[in-house]
Amino acid sequence: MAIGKSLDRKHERMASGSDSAVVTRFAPSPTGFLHIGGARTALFNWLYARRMGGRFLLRIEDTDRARSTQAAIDAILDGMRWLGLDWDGHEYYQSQFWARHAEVAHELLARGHAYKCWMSQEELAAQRERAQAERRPFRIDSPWRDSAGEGEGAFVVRLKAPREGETVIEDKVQGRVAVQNAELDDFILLRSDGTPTYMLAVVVDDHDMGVTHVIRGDDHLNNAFRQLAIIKGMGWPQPIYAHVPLIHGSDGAKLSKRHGATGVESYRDELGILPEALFNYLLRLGWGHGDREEFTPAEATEVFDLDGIGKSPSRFDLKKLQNLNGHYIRAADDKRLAELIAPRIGPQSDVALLTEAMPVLKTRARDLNELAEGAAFLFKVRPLQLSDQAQALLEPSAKAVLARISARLRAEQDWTTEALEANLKAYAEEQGLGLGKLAQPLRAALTGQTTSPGIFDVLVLLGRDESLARIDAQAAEPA
RNA sequence: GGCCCCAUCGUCUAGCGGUUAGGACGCGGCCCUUUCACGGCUGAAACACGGGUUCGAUUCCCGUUGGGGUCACCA
Repeated sequence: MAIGKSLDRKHERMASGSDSAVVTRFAPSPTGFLHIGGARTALFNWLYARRMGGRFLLRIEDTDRARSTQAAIDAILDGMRWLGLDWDGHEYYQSQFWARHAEVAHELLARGHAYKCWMSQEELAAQRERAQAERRPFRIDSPWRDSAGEGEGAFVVRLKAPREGETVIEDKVQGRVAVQNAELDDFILLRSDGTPTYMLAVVVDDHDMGVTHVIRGDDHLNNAFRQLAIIKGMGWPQPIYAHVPLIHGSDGAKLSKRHGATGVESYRDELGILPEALFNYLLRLGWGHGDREEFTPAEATEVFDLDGIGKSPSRFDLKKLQNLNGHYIRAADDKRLAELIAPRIGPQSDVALLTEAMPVLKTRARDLNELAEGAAFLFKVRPLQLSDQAQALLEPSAKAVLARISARLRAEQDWTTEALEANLKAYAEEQGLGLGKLAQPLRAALTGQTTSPGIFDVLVLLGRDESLARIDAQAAEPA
């Protein structure tokens, strides 16, 4: 069956000539940072375009100039670059196409698919109230819809939505979805100040940009029917739709600020997530490919398909993201990780030392914060601040052990993990002690903590002088 | 409320009429072990409910329940 499917797809690809190649787009409105849900939408669009050898475009929907900011635009572009989602060509700005939007509205007017409406806000509100009082669904009923006359003053341009029949969308994710046209209302195309609404603008821009596949959140599914009315009115080709279920928070409601971090940049800056981990996590959230959990961008590009997208909303699970992140940290280059955590440690950090320590540090961290915490012992200054547990560990007999170890280590010529291990194991055996009896006090003295990388690694990383000094600081005075 | 969508372990998912219902995260146990991790092994854990269709339903249809989305001169 998998074979049949992939054959079908291959046919689709071959059947589509170069001028019908796939074009997808991501169209965020710059009113905040790159939302995690938006990032996934962008990811799916990017992946699909790359998979099909098509183009992925970026359009900033900045028509709400009151809420749009340059900072938000920068943050969105920044977030996308960080995730590795590169767009083809320059980014488009919706606000630059106002004239074109208005032109289309007038074309619709000329074709009789739209009309000028002079209804006041008050009249509208009254209609709405009446509908509510009679407990019937409200649908605007403008006297201007079929009037040849002209009103006075400002007017809006409304779509003359069809009232009979039904509109059907063959959605790539949702399947066949049908809505009675009677449910559609005469929504506004051009506001009374002549500016276009979102509903008009998306359709015009998508058409003009040659977008073939509209992949977006399913909160737009209802809009698709309205947009189709415009498309039909203009006689334009219909795009293929794929409405992806939204990402929910752990409580099952649409992801919002109260669920914690929703901006991509906070995963990067605050939670210490690697871009490849977020990429992989987002890909697997709502999309599956058999048993497979891990995908590099290149691998994802090979296998991504629209019918791998699930129809039900999925919940964001930070634990799983962190687990994946730990996986990618272990796989990441040591120097890169050292450079990433150096700023988190502070001015005393040392990238060369961090890089050297990274192999033993990175198996112990799920995010960059934990990685930095784990590395902190390297840069502590004497006298070390001991954690309560470390303090408790260093009781008198432990301090006496430290004193003897200090003397023994001082005589060690070969300061390597192998030699140090052989040395201390031999000592433990002589004394009839478990290695733990030596290692734990040593760890406490060396790091100020009860957990750390292997104790011989710590000794080597810290170096002979610093190690001895830290040990002596905690050792009992020689009797 | 109208309209639309959804429903497999707690979570992300595989499954596309016949399976001991698989994997991953998380959780428990064991192993490894100088601590903490990593790694390996292992255990508990799901087809929302009710009707059909069928020799046979997790799978197809209908309904119920539950969840979600959407109903602006925002996008």
